[in-house]
Amino acid sequence: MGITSKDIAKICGVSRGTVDRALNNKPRIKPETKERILKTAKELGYRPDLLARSLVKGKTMSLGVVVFDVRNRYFAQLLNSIEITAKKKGYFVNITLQEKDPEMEIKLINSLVDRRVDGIILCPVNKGETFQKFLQGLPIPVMVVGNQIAPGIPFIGIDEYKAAGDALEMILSKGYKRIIFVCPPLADKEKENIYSHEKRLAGFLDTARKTNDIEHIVIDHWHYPSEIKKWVNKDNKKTAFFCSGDTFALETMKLLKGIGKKIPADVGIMGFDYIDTLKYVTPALTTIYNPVEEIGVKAVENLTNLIEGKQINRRLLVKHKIVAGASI
Amino acid sequence: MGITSKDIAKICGVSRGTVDRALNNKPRIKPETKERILKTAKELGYRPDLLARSLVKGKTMSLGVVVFDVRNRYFAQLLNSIEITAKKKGYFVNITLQEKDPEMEIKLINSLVDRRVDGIILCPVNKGETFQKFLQGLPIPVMVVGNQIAPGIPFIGIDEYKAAGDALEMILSKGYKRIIFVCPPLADKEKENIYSHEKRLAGFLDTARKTNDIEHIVIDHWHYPSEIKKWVNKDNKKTAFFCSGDTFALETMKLLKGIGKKIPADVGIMGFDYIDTLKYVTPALTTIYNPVEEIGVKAVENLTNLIEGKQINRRLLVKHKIVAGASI
DNA sequence: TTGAAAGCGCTAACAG
DNA sequence: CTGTTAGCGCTTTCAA
Repeated sequence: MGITSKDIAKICGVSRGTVDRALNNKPRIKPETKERILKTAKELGYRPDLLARSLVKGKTMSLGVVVFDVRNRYFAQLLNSIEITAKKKGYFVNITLQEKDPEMEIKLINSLVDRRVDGIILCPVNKGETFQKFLQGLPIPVMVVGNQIAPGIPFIGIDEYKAAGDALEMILSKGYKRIIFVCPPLADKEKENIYSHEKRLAGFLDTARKTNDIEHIVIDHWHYPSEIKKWVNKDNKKTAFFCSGDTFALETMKLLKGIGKKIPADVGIMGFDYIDTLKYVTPALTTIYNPVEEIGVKAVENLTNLIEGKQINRRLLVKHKIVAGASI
Repeated sequence: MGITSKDIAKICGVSRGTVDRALNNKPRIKPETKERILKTAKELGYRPDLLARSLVKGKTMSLGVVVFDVRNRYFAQLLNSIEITAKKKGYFVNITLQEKDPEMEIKLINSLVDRRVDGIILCPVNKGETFQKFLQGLPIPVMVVGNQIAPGIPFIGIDEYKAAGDALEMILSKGYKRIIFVCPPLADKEKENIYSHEKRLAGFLDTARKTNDIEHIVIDHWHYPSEIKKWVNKDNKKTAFFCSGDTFALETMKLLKGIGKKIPADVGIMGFDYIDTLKYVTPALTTIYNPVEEIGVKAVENLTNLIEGKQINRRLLVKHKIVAGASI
């Protein structure tokens, strides 16, 4: 196809070893020879074949990423942050989408390994011991983001439990007497890894239970709209919906507005994640900032450290914070 | 590192050629030998090194994609569609982000070529003859999406000119007398490829000019919010803002709501693209459906056809349509 | 039906 | 300073 180092060697009348020294700034080469080689390389438009280089080096300088879906705002922001950080460190990023299909996830990871990426960043949909063993058996390091798999596997995320607790306390401080935790992903508990939502639930429940005089309800299925309507029309108790994800909060808001409810006068809504879609929504949603950019940066840093054989903290928590809107 | 075909050959007491025949379903091998080889391969957890295979085959079965930014809804949807289609055809997708930096774009394309992707899907920020020559000089095919570069380069997109004209006609049919075309990207005309916006502008202008009794204005800079305010407070002429992108329309809507205007009673707004953020916005934005999923699918199909040496239509237009909302 | 040898394009090790 | 040789893991070709 293109020009190879062999061609350059022939044209310059030197060996391929010398060409390599010139092209890769290696010592033990006469300046004039080097210059001559670089010149002809440039003239011919030589470009090294990274595939061949990787084969001999045993490193591709690329990272694999496996996420659910790029249409999800959270992942979009995460990927952007990963790309930028990886680029800075000289790594290429290979993004793949598993669409919440556990088998697909395994396939993708295997494909990435076969393509010899140096490490993988994973937002897993799989869980359990088999999957853990699978990951640990891989010949390259894996960095898990969001849904923890097992203590041994390098993980980065926020303290979901505490974040949910903080959120609830904030809601309670506004005088709400009935708090409904809207968490449809709980319905997929059996077949998916929903670690983060489970932790949020636990944080919600533990905080709710130690508070007097409040009613707390959990909605754990995907036909939540009908249930929301039921609760909101039941009586005059001051009610708030705490949604385990901004998307659910936006759906809830849309629904409540649709049936003529004023927010927050009639009913409160709180979200989780602070996705950037919120920018165009009124009233502004009160939510929890999930520092996704920081997570992306740290995920790449940790992963490259692992690749280089360094030790890292196997469970890194980054700080969340409450974003005050006008919906609670 | 891992198990290689050599190891298997040694263990099974055969040559590497035979192992290859077994592993890749090639003929001229005794069934028993084949079975024995496959069995040990499985036991040892053999996985072929795709790098090595690509090196000898001269094909990587992967596609490069270069877009502005994955946080942009339009690209997010496009990428999803590309990933899914490519996967179906057995191709891997390498997504990279250029962040509207022309030099970065060139670098990324070169990197992808060096990594020997078989073809590239490109939403270009560069333009002009030099860039065209650069693309045509690449050793692999390129499929351009959105911003056309030159007639010779394979392109796919909608008929932006006609879409803008259709939109304006629809707006006029509602009795608006002053139409303001909001197109901030025009400000970057010199340094970026904004082909699609220029075509939209042309479609807008040509349609506006052949209509009597209406006033038409173009806003072609990024400090458009202040100008929007000015126009809307000027007099009582029935005014509509036609925004060359839903994001601008959402910003405009936010701004107008912020100063107490009712939409569409006081002022009309129309967007372009039908990004999925619109789902949560009230009133629903009237806009133009840019069939991004279809574009993704066709882009991959065309590119793989080019890779396989087939002929394709070098300028493929897909159909847009007007999405009726409640903002006009 | 199988083996042996060559080669993809590059880097690394050792000799000169 | 430079050349030679070997080899990364795979596929392909030709010969047996």
